[in-house]
Amino acid sequence: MVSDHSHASENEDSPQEINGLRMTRQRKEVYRCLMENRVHPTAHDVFLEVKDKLPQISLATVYNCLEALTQHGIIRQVHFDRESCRYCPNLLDHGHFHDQSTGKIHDVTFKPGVKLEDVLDLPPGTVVSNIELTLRGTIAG
Amino acid sequence: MVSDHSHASENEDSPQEINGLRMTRQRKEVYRCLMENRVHPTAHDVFLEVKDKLPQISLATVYNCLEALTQHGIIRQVHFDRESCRYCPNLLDHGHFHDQSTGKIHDVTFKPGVKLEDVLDLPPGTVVSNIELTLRGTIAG
DNA sequence: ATAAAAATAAGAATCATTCTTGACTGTGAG
DNA sequence: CTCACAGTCAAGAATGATTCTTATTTTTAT
Repeated sequence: MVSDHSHASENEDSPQEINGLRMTRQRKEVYRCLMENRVHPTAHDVFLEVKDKLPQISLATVYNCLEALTQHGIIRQVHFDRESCRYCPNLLDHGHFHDQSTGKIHDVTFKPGVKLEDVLDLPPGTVVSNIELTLRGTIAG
Repeated sequence: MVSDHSHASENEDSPQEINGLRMTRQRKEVYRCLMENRVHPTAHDVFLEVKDKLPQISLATVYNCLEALTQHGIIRQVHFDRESCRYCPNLLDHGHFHDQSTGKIHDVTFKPGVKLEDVLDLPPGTVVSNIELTLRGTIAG
């Protein structure tokens, strides 16, 4: 076992805080799950995976962690109709494409130089704080 | 009372069928509600309004009607996060802007000549069957 | 008119998500 | 070091939109 005499963290290689949010063990694992797999999991998916590391974590805690991470701008929710929310750690401007033959969800970026608001006819004075773009279809193989 | 000797409909001025969907009294009222108000109501909103005309209609029937109309390409669902679905009879390509100060939802069209798929970086072979674009924000007064 | 098919009403069931409550953990003051 | 406080967490109950089930009613075809 490692020594336990330090007043600092148990593990110096992960940050204690991100965007002002204390990174507890649970939040770290939830965030790591999103960062490492990049499969846009649902809360339940995350729950199943994180349980390997933290066997007694509860689904409610996973929801709390995802909510906290979202509120602090660390991750984003992704919605397809009214299916379970999915979560995405990619903070760049992008949309999501759901391939209905594989079930996979892919990030979709804009062509270079394109800003979505440039191609939309918005009333003057409109201030857009949030954009969500979701596509469905298939990829011909 | 009117005569009842006709084999045809009780009222000739509305179509009996749209896109192969039989337009029953309930479906007609639900559709009319969407067409006349254009406020992107939820199923419950529609229910409350249609009850004035058909007092004994049930919420489940409103859901059934909305589902049937959607399946037959007569109306579309609109989603904001995981809030209640809203419904829209505008079939042209467009997105939706939710004005957070008024709560109103506005249709958003593309600038002339722009097709959303043209400005996206999609993998070759991608066939998009459905696009949903939802924005949130405010309109400066 | 009759039988078969489609649509409806009413309420129960489902399922993702949120809420509630009590226990736990880490931190700073003394 | 010990205490008290704030922030977290676990577990299960509660919520709310939507879907399902079943029996009844309406429409269509025979």
